[in-house]
Amino acid sequence: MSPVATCRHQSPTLTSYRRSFDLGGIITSFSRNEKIFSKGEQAKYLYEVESGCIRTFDTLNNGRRWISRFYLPNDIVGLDARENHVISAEATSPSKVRLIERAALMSQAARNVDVVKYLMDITAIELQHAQNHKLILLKGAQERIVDFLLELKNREQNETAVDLPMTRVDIADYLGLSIETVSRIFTRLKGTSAISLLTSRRIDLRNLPRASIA
Amino acid sequence: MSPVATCRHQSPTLTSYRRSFDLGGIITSFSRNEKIFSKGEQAKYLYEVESGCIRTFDTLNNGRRWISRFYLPNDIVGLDARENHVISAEATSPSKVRLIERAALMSQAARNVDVVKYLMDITAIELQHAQNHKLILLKGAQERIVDFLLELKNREQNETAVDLPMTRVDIADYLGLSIETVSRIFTRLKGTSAISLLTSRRIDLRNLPRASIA
DNA sequence: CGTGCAGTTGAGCAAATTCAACGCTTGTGG
DNA sequence: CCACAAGCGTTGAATTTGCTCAACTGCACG
Repeated sequence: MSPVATCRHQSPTLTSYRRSFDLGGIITSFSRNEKIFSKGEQAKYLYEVESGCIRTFDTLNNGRRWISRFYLPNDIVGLDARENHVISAEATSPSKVRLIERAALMSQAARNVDVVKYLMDITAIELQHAQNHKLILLKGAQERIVDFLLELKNREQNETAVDLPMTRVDIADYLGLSIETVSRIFTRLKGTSAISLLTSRRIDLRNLPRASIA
Repeated sequence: MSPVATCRHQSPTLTSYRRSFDLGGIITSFSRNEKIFSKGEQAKYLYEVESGCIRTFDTLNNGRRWISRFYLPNDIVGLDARENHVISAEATSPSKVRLIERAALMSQAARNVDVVKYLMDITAIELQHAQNHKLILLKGAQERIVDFLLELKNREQNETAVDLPMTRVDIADYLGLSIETVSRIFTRLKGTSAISLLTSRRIDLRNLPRASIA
């Protein structure tokens, strides 16, 4: 296919969902790189991120790791599981996570249609996110990174800079690029003043939208 | 990242779901390339494929079309929608489709937990499919096509050949490749006897699994 | 003060794209 | 019935993109 270099960013409006009822659950802390659940395990919980960042990932037969998605505060992890997890999850940075029992959730759904609607909706959002991610993977390297940064920025609306709660390796494995390419694109964007690196983990995006259109 | 050229196929066991209750709905016929629904429209139905093949797709700002997924008999189209469709759908070949009213479905779900479970499950399967598709997009061109062919073969288990109910352009837009590359890979696979083209739309896959491991 | 991890940069290379031309099939109208 | 156009598919040559391999820097932590 064509690295869709000229394609503008499509704002996906992947809003977080505000629910009107209580799902209960207990909060647990995880340190950087700590395992939350593993592929194959029985899926007992849904996990709501309170703070920090979670990555879900799988390891390919060639040993390469592939990151399915980063989950930020208010995101729900584990919707892709039916009986068992099909993917693993770890914290990319120190994180607090609310563990919600799936069984309790299902019985609550049996009594309250709002819960059904809620579950359907957040799963549909998860699905839309996956589709958006597929779309990103069709683009060229620079656009992947721009889209990624803008997606992060969407989460912290009124900030002009974003924190990257993950390493370059994580970003590479999420975007399907080599770390070298990720690094080079950052440098290139810096060169065109599209971004500026306050630190290697905090990036000012003031001029990025303009650059992404050019 | 690396086109994961050495990576073996991961059998995804994306089984179709057998439900034990009746969702009703009426069957409608669509001819090749006929529109089923468009992005932005209100999502009134879920669509169950009875025969033929449906593609869901979106058009990028650069005009290029991008196919999200092909739906074959027993697949359900439209699970990614909440209020409105976020994607368009067309028949890639003459198809029969069962239209299931979403509103009726929700009220049925309110009375029957099995329906809730069913909806959650088919949506989770849809999500797993999307993740599998993402994974395919990380691989090299030949592996994408091999995976695609094997995925089709999964649907017609006891056949040694599969029909392609879509054009090369469709395949290219689904796999994120150019049509030329798709064509070349077919030729290459033919050259190594991994496949043989009975017609350009019907392919014998007898030797493909072996080839995909090599 | 070394060791390891994260990140950056450079040179050569492999893969897939683009541009372009051409063959085959199918359907349509004279 | 034939001729021609249109769509689908294939093939070739040049180019671009991003990967691999490799070296090197800065930083944090023991």
